[in-house]
Amino acid sequence: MEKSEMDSKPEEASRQTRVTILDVASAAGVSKSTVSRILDERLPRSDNDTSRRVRKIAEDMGYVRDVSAASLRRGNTMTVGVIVPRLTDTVMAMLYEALAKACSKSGRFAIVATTDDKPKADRLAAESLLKRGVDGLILSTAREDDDFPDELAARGVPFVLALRTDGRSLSSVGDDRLGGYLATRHLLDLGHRRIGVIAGPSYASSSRGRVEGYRQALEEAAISVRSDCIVPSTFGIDAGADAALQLMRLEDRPTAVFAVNDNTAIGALSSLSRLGISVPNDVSVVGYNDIPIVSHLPTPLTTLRVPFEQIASNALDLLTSGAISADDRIRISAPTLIPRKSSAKPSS
Amino acid sequence: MEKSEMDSKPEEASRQTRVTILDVASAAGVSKSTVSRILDERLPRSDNDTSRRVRKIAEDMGYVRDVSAASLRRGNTMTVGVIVPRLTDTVMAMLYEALAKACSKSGRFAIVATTDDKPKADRLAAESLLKRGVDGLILSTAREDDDFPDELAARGVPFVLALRTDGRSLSSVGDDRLGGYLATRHLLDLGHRRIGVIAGPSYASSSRGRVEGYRQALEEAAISVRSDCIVPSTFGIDAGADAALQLMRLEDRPTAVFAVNDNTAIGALSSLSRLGISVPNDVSVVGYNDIPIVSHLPTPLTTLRVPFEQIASNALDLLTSGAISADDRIRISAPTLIPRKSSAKPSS
DNA sequence: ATCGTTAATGGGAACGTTCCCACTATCGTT
DNA sequence: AACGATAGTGGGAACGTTCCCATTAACGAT
Repeated sequence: MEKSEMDSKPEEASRQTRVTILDVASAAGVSKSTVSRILDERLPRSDNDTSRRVRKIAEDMGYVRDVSAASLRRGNTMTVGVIVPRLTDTVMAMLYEALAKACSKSGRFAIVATTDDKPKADRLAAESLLKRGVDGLILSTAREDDDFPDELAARGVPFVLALRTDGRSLSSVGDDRLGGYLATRHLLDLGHRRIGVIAGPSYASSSRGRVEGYRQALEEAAISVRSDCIVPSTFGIDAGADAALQLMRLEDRPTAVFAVNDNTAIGALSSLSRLGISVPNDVSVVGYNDIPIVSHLPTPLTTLRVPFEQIASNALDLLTSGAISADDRIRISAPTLIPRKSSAKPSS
Repeated sequence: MEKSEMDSKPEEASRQTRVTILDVASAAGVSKSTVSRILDERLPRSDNDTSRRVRKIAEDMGYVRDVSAASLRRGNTMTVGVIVPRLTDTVMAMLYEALAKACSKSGRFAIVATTDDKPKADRLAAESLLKRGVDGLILSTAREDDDFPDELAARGVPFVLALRTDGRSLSSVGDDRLGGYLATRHLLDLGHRRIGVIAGPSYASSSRGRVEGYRQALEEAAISVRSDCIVPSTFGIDAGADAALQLMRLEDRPTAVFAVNDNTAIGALSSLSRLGISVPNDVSVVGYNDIPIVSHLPTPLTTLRVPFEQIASNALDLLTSGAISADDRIRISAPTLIPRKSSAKPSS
């Protein structure tokens, strides 16, 4: 995008030269230093006579700070890079929107790059964001076996993990264990005794935590955990559909299914419907994340609502200020169970 | 985010000073000008002896161009601002991902801001992006009655409308009329004669176009257009559910429903299911956009696939190079009908 | 009246890059 | 052999801002 090409609109070719801090200074009869100080949003806002006047004049002249120049001099860009697998995954879109909102509260801007869930693509995404001069990274792509966070730490790049953690790096996550517990407990309280899990991938701390919560709830209820009731999957709809099929093929098939996320729950609903199994009459289903669509399904989905705003603001806070103490390195936000039509008492 | 705070990680406090073009120059024994030219990605890549050597040295030293400095000097940031209502709308996420991909092909970066669909929020979003120094804007928030595009044009801000157009500004859109025609024609060919439309909002050119295509197909088939079969709505799931209820309450109720987008189609499916109306046995449904989820619904949805990649690259091309001719100001990309289980012959 | 303290101001250097310009070397042409 | 054209090189200015530092003004305390 050549400047010459982009500026060569026929209409309004007048505004060739931007208004700089020097223009404001000379118009106000003060020095550029004074204007710079007055307009510096980081300093406490002074209410001098001159301050007000200069601000007014800058406003009237249509002055806007050149971020490139400011960044060059200040040494930071007030920009945070966010890496997510994909934005078409509504969960990730929700996380990003929450991060963007939290950033704007502190005068920063969140820019995003996607990895398409390819294992090594997070490195490329990080590289492109760092080239863009971001001050720090927020990653939602952490994998169990991956040492990318360590590489980043070794390079001195500030970063925080979100939604998923590696257990070591600064992280802001949901309480997946609690969520899994609440989901399972909800089904147990309804009277279910055989509960299947669509377990998600083992490389993600989120799905592992949710399954742990499931185990805990069962053990607490003195129900033995059947390993054939725990079906691994991805986070995708297809995998959820497959896993549900597998669960329904079991002898003593489950009367309820806890899916590790809403996508797999949607897949499960699809499979159950195709099998002629009614939800919730024959089988109850619980999802996770409360993405907007699930409350509008033919059978509205019982699910866990994740406090993305809180997770986002914690992530940003950790990025900026770091951990207060050793056990503050991983901040955990509690989810809420949202009971809807997809879960009910077992029919028997 | 103070630099001092972000850099004050205990680990690896060594890399205090970044490697600049001067370091590379002195290491290679050439001048900074030479290095600058050799590393300038816009110039044709020279294959001199020195070029190769300098590139190697830069690589080895871990040199990365400071974008702030480059932007300051070059006068552009190689950054494109994208404004969408929200990213949790999968359609918008798909558009953004396509734009981001197209940007990266030309060495640019797409940064996004959302409006939450509030009428005037696009101005705020644009302002925040322009403050961030974007070279141009891509808007998917155009409304019939809105004069924001004109304001931008008056200010000399380069911009292109995507997915929706105002009919005047540079735009890259799908062929909504054709899409509406194909959807309706598909239902007609199956034998349907009473076809309802969930028409979307009238302020969006996309939904208006799709309804026009619907009318055209009916007229072509010599079927009179019943105004009670055209139910306005928003783009949301709820509105689709309501509209479907309204259609099903009609005397001579439709045997098929064309929804202006997949969201409203999903809402319609939900309502129909709740009414005990079977899809496609009793009523056929066609959506629009082919968002990933709809192929995985219990009844996979017949819908129109929109070529987002093409729309994105056209938008970027228009932004960069402008229109070639007067009738090139609005570029139109054709959608494709994807027949699935939700549409079939009428039962009668 | 003098002094030290605080607050506000302006001049100039710096951030890292690109671009203009002048200069040299090389080459093919007359 | 002389010439102009072409390609590559380096020095310095410029982009717009922030920050350091020196200077001045204001003020209360001695």
